[in-house]
Amino acid sequence: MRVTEYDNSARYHISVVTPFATSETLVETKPRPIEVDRPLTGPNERGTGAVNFLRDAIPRPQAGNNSPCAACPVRDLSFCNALSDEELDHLNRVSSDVALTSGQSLFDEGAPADHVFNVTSGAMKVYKLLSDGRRQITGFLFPGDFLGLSTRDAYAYSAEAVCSTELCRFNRQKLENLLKDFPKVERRLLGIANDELALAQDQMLILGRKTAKEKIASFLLMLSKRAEKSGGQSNPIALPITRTDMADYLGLTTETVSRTITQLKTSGLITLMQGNEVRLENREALEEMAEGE
Amino acid sequence: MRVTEYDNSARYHISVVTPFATSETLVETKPRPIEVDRPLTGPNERGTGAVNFLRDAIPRPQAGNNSPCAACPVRDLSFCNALSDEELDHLNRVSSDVALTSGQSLFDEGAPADHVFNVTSGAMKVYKLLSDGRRQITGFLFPGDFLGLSTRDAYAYSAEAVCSTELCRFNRQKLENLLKDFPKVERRLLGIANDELALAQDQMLILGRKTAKEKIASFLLMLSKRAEKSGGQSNPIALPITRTDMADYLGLTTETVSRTITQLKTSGLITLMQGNEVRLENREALEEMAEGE
DNA sequence: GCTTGTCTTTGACATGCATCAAAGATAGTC
DNA sequence: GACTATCTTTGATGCATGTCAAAGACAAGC
Repeated sequence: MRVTEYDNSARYHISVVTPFATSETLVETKPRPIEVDRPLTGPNERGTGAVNFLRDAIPRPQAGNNSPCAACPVRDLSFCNALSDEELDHLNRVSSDVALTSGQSLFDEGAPADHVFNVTSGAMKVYKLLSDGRRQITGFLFPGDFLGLSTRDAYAYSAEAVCSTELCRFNRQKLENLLKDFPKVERRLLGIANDELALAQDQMLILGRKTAKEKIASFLLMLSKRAEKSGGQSNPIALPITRTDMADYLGLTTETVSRTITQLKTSGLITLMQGNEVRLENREALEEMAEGE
Repeated sequence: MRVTEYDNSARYHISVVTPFATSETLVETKPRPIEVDRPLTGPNERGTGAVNFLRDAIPRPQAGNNSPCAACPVRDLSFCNALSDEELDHLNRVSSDVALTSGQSLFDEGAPADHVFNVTSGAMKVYKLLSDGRRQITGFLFPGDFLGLSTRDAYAYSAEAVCSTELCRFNRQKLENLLKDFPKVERRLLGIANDELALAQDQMLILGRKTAKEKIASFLLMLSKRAEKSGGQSNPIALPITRTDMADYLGLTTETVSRTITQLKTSGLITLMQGNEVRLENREALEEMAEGE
């Protein structure tokens, strides 16, 4: 994990935003050096010419300064959008960058919760473990999603990158101090927490009462809706998540996930495509299946 | 459901606080009239002489006025404790009382979310349904717990009384307007939402990855910790919850819940007592069982 | 283009929990 | 105290999903 602290000089914070990493990074299991340091001034060479669908898709107020936050590609998706450009400057002072390769850990359950994070590109998974290794993934996080907030001093779960992922990091103490001056942000965070709570309740229904088929259908639809929400394509959907991770998210085994997906494929509801993409052939039928109708 | 709106005249808001209703109310399935209206002035006759362990157990700043909120028995457990007595007066103006009998519904999933609630006595369950009747209880709520907050305009779940239950009701719109003036409350609500989120994640681990035995052990310990937190006795614990509700909370059937409890009883880990109470005979062993060790 | 490691799929079999059924147990009512 | 309704317990059986095993499929690296 490489971390670059921002000083307060003007520079750009530019990320090549992809909802998921391209397929060749998905099987990456060993750390690979990723350049996250930025030149002190001038445009970032990696950003030039890159297609940034998020920035293209979502209108954003003109950035009034050069702070990395003002140019952040996920600003409109995350809690920071409660702030004006000027106020963002304050936020910027307590933020830094983190880049993770596929499979790399961000923090472990029980570690001191010194930072909170915002996903800017890629995808994260958060999970809890039992002592014998059983794992429950409690959520996948995509660009704009917030991570690490807690009332305790220790993280309540572990977080790991699903693919190459970049995050914006905030010192928790400093951020909390800032919040006192920006109740707008606090209100926004409350909204985010409530949305997450609603998702968690949906997930409980899935885990406790749905069959394998219903679980897989629900999961695919959830990914589709989520991609649409953040400006990506909702069909076909990117599926950078391994069978094992899907299983640990849905309370199943990899074998059952695989068999169930084969069933959906055979019955013509989905098609597995090149590059870990899945096309939903009959969304309505999937919706019905997901709700057990 | 009987509702009494407060006007702003001084009166008392006194509840007989019991963590759970006494056993004779537990099997109550038909509505029974419960007096919730208060006299406009003077002490509430039902409150006189009642033992209120919450008020006894938890120190509270001296109430400076006569608002019902200032005398609320769960004030220190709920979000309202972020406010001074004076500020509570504002809150009081948008609040009213609700009394439910066992099994009575407070609201259904999808209904307009016009109010939020605070449990003052008894216990609630919140749940989601599938179209064929399968049910997932996503949480039990006890005195001091908050209920109904949402970013949507419709409730995301249904809520029903587990036993005779009293709640404090707030008009959502008015409360939200008030929040703008009281960022302290917003911060408190954020903390509450985060705590609930942590609970939801624990529950996902239970639902997705634990065996029936581990689920039951986790549940009993959760009840014990929860009772302790709100000043009740942690052992033996009150268990006003039916096998069916436990099953729908843990993703099991009533039969499996019953068999598993019998197993725990047979192996000497717990004792079922008079009046729906359960004594944990070996908390450490239960903890280990709950964690799958 | 072969090797290697990981991920996915498929098959055979096992089992934890669900389902179906019915007999206690308990509390409320008359 | 008998009647009724609901809740709980127990038994017999079945099935959805887990477990174990091994053969593809795919991508990365040499």
